[in-house]
Amino acid sequence: MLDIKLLRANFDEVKERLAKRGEDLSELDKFVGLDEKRRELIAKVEVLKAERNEVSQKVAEMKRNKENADDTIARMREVGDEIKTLDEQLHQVEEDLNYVIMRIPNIPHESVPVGDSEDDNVEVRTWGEKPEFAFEPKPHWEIGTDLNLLDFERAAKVTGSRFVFYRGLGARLERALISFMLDLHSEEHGYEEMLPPYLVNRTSLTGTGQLPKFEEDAFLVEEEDYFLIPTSEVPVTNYYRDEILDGAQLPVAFTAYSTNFRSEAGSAGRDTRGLIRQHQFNKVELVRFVKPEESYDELEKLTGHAEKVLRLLGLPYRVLKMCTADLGFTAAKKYDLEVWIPTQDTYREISSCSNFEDFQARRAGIRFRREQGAKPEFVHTLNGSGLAVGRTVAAILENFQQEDGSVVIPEVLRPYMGGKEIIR
RNA sequence: GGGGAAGUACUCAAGUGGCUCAAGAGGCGCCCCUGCUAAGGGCGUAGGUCGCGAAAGCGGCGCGAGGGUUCGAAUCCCUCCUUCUCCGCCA
Repeated sequence: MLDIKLLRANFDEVKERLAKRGEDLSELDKFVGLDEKRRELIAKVEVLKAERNEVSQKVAEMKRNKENADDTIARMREVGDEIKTLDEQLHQVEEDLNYVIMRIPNIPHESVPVGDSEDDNVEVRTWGEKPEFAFEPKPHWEIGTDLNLLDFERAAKVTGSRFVFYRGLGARLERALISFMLDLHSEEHGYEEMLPPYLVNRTSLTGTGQLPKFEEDAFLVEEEDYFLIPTSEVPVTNYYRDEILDGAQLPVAFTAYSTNFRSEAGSAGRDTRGLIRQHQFNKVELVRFVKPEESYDELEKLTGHAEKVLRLLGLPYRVLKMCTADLGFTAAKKYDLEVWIPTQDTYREISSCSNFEDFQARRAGIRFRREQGAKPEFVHTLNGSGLAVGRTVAAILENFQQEDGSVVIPEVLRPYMGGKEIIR
């Protein structure tokens, strides 16, 4: 959510910056009229309410003095009716205004490249050596199935498409990665580990920006009106919803493992095989609450923390700076980490690291005081995957496969795999 | 799932329709007193948000949330949420 005062004062400039995203902004034009109407109604109704407060005191006094207040009461009855009418109009206008502002995306940061599509994302750096195979490498779903690590067929029977069973060392590998990532971030990078709820309410999803625009992307438990989390960003960021933090505590950093659930509405036919696009997947997330002036340094730091995982695993990757068209609804700036997937001869997204500035904080009411008694300010929130675990498994299977069909386990994972060096 | 009880400011807490547009206490802040400490005394303490305003300031809202009744609601009514508790079920 944008600052309504900023929008009011610099409407044309904000609109121009939003236009770089290439999204439909037709709703935005309603803002000016609704905002004016709202303030007009407030001014009117507040005068009447002030009168009502004052006269009510007078009536109380008259009653105490046993005077007759019938005329005054009759007059105030009319004022009361008028207040009621105006309040109803005001509520309607505020609802309309809210509809508009909750659907306006974040303003791209000035350092974000302007672009029309994902083709305009900018490669910032690459790391690692792509593997050279003296044989025909197999896609990860074949390796996983051949080595009895993954079972897609039975998952389709038990649940449906885009689900998977992990078995044996496959399950162990997933668990090893989760532990490795959590340990790295909590012990080396200074994050506090958190294990959040996997179901959240509507207010939380609105706070982080998934609602109201993207309801069809999430799974809903209708009876309770709870949603399965699409990422632990949602519960972890909303942890401090409607709170005022002590500025001395900032930055606050959490790392959270969770299973994530996505309906993948609109991606039918894409990545239908393998671990890349499942309805249910594991992810270790990084979330930071920071002071506004530090958030862009913090974004670089956080991105580095996610990269560190790939470097320690020895997986080749690149970092992309996302262009205005590919930022997503909530981010002001975003880096994607993409890991090398040999059989697709391309890099695939394995992490997104974003600075939301105060966009989420404003929606979720997350503020801080610089010092005791200071006026509350919105924090800046950031998050990034550190990393998507299923995709990491896919990358490990493909990049470290051997001619005999076995897979070499990255050294850093071996302590988590009972000392095993190879999966065969 | 069923029955009870409760949600008031940083904390505790009084308050059953109008001098409560929230008493009191603790805590916190400032000050006084005391050589220091302890103890004591005085003053302050609703934060936040919205509107108008260049500002000073003025006004609206606020007792879990949202509605309703009323000239007037912390107080009465309805719906919902949360916590505690008893019963039932349960890993």
